[in-house]
Amino acid sequence: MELSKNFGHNEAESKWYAHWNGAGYFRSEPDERPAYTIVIPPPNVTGVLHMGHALNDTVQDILIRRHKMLGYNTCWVPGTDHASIATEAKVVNMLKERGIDKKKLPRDEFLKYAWEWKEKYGGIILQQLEKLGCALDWERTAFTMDEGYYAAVIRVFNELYEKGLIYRGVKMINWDPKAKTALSDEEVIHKQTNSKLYYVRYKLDVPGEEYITIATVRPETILGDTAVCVHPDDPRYAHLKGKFCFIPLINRRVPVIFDDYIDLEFGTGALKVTPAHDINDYNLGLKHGLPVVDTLNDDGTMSEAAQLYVGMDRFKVRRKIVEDLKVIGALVKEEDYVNQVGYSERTSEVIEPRLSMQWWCNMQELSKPALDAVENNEIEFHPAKFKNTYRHWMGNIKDWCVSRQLWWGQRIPAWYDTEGGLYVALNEKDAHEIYQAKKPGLAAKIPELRQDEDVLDTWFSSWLWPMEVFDWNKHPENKDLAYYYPGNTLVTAPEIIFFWVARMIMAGYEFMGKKPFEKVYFTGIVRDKQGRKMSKSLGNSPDLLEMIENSGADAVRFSVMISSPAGNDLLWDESQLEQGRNFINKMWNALKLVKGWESRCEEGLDVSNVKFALDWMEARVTSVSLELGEMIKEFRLSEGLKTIYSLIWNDFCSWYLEWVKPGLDQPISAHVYQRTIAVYEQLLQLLHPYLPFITEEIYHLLADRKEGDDLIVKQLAVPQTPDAGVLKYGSMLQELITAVRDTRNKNLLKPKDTIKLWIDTSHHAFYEGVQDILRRQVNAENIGFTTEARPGCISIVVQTDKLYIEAAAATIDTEAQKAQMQKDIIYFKGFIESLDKKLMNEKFVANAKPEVIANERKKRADAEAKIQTLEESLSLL
RNA sequence: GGGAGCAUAGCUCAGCUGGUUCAGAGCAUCUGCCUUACAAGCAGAGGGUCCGCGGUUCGAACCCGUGUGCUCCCA
Repeated sequence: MELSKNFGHNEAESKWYAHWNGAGYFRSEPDERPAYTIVIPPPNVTGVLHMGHALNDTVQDILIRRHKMLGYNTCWVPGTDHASIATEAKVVNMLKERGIDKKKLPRDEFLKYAWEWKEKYGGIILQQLEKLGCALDWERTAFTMDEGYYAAVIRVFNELYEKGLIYRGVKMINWDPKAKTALSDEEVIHKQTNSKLYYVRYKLDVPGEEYITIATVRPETILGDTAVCVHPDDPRYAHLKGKFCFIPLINRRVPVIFDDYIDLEFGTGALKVTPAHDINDYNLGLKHGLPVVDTLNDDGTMSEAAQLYVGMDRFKVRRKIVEDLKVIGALVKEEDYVNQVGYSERTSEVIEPRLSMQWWCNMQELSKPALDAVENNEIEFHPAKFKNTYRHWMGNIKDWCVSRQLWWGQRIPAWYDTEGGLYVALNEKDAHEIYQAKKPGLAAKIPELRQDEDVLDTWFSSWLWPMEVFDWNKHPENKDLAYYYPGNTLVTAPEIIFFWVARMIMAGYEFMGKKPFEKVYFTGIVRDKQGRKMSKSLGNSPDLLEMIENSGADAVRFSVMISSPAGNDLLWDESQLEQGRNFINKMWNALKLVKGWESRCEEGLDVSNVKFALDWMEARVTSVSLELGEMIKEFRLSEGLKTIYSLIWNDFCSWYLEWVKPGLDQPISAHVYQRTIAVYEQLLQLLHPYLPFITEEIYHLLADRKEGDDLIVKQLAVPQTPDAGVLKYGSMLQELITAVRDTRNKNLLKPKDTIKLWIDTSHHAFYEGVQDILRRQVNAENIGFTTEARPGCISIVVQTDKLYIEAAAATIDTEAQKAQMQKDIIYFKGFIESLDKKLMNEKFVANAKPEVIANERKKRADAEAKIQTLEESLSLL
């Protein structure tokens, strides 16, 4: 069969993915094998997969495929997240483009559009995972708004409500005026922003013209001020005790209050207090009994309570009020000021702190077992440094605002009667029953109940993901849940450690009584080569699908994995994609070479000349298998890939294949051919989790395979202990070859110029075994042994062997050789001196471990032998 | 303001419980090669006050302190 020049990734990818899927390799059902479970962090149905997903999902796929080959029953559950606020925003936009106003739609109608959106974009995302090669069990595909899932969320709400952990109350929340919903603290991103600090004077209610000056970056909130606060120890304002001042423009009379919360250094030391629009001011207000004037509407425009600028946007008002203050002479000055401003994670809108009636979840009790579990490593964090972050957050946990003023999501299962009575239940029917039992009189007159309009925070559903994907709610005793839960490893980004990871752990202990997973592996963030986070707005994020189309999924996987040190951010660069492509090409060419030998196989040929190569290569594969196993266990996946990369490129292609390669048109021993194929298979097997497509393709091209003999399910052999002696001699052989080649280069020998090589050594047996390999690798026409110097030869020393290179074409520079040897002798003498200093130091001999001392002695002996050899060679020149 | 982490070759990073065969890898660079799979390649080479300073130790890239610079999280 004729092999194409290059690997055709597009064709191979669709072929193998369909084959694996069709053969049921992705499907998992409980059986007697140990389970290895991963639940995918469900991507939002809002968009397309990006580089972050490529990294995250490749890592999971590597773990899944590797464990498949280790005999586990692997189950990787796919799915998507309804992403309440983000999706609703997208749908609202889409409707707007179609000329439809959300406000004019009834709830049901809107949800129909949202579901349409979900079907379309959710589907696209799942296809992208397929393109990447992900070995997901598609029959288990879940969605956080599936009917069963929905019911689970409602049940959880009810249970926590009954326990008193969920309650309704008015508190300061983060308001997103664009999405018109409350957000949790975690959904607010604080960014350094260039602002202005305005100094405004308030007239004091005292005889004469006296003012107090405050500083603010949000002058529009002045209209909601209900006090001015100063520090009790501030001599500047001590005389104002019990006094009042007037809010400019509206002349509201407000008290001057005293509180040691005030920072004397900041601004003028006087703070305007706006209890409705700042959390700290709100607390001050509570303490001092101040009224609350809410000057904002839900869309960020000024409310009636503001008295001025009613209906105008808050940022327009900010500009306008500054002008107006200037006009009345109240603006003292303005200066540039850099401060932290909160933005909505989803809509990028500036957040307004606002008092609002919301539903809350008390986290105190829930957090305890979750904190302990990570603290005592019942759940392992990799890298462990994230335990600190986790501990810090869990230790200072606040109540979670779980309600959102949206439609897309699980609607809060709370119903109200006309008197404001509240009934939390699993469904409307149950709510009615409670209502009737509690207030039979009213229920008889006005039976209607009104359901809460709001939905739950998305994370209030996704925290159930590890259990609910296995149908916990409906069938808590089911076989799947018992078998797959808890999962083995959660792979996610550190960004959502609070949003999601912490809450899943809490939910796991609370509702299942068990942890949701054994380990959490936090991947880094994908950045561009300048270290900037990849984002749509910067335009520095490459199109994943286009990349897969052009370079192949394997190359993409290679590029994200090769530069991804465990737990650190990775700087992704186009050149890594190229490196991956080159590597794939290298393997393809090795395949072409090896397959080219198939027709030249002969039985019964003498293999003594290449036996060493075979033994060595097999020992290398064994040795690397062991290393790789450790690396993957420790999530050092990038290092693992580098290790196999080097094993394939250097050991296999550059050394081994050259060592066993037959001469032009020469036959090859069938035995050598078979063992070479077997070695190549093992290499493919080690690499397969990283690059599934090229490896499966080559595996099938290397030999005819029976049905069901596919690399993806081929079980890894338990590696034996490699032969250390063979490995050592392999390095020795490489060192010899490199030394002779280097000498050839330095003496300007052309690759085609042949040489004769004479060796003065005590390792005869070794040299005899590798003689033929050595001869071919350095283009020598003859290799002989000698015990004395060869006149007219270039002399070099490798370890403690002396080599003489006889080359007709070379001009021999004896002085250069002498200089090199003298340099080496000086180096080793210095080395011995430092060793002696150490060995003669009584404290060293007394304190160091015996094996360390023995090692130092050995180093000394080796160096001495080396010097002796060098000196002998030198004297012979 | 509170906390975490990082600083090793031009770039990205290894370097586990301190012991000069630990100063390493890959990429990039330079030199020579179209050698019977591969120029998307082959062969070879060069390159580093291990951020500065101080300390502990027989011995420090590794431990401690301190300074500087950077990153992230929280408020």
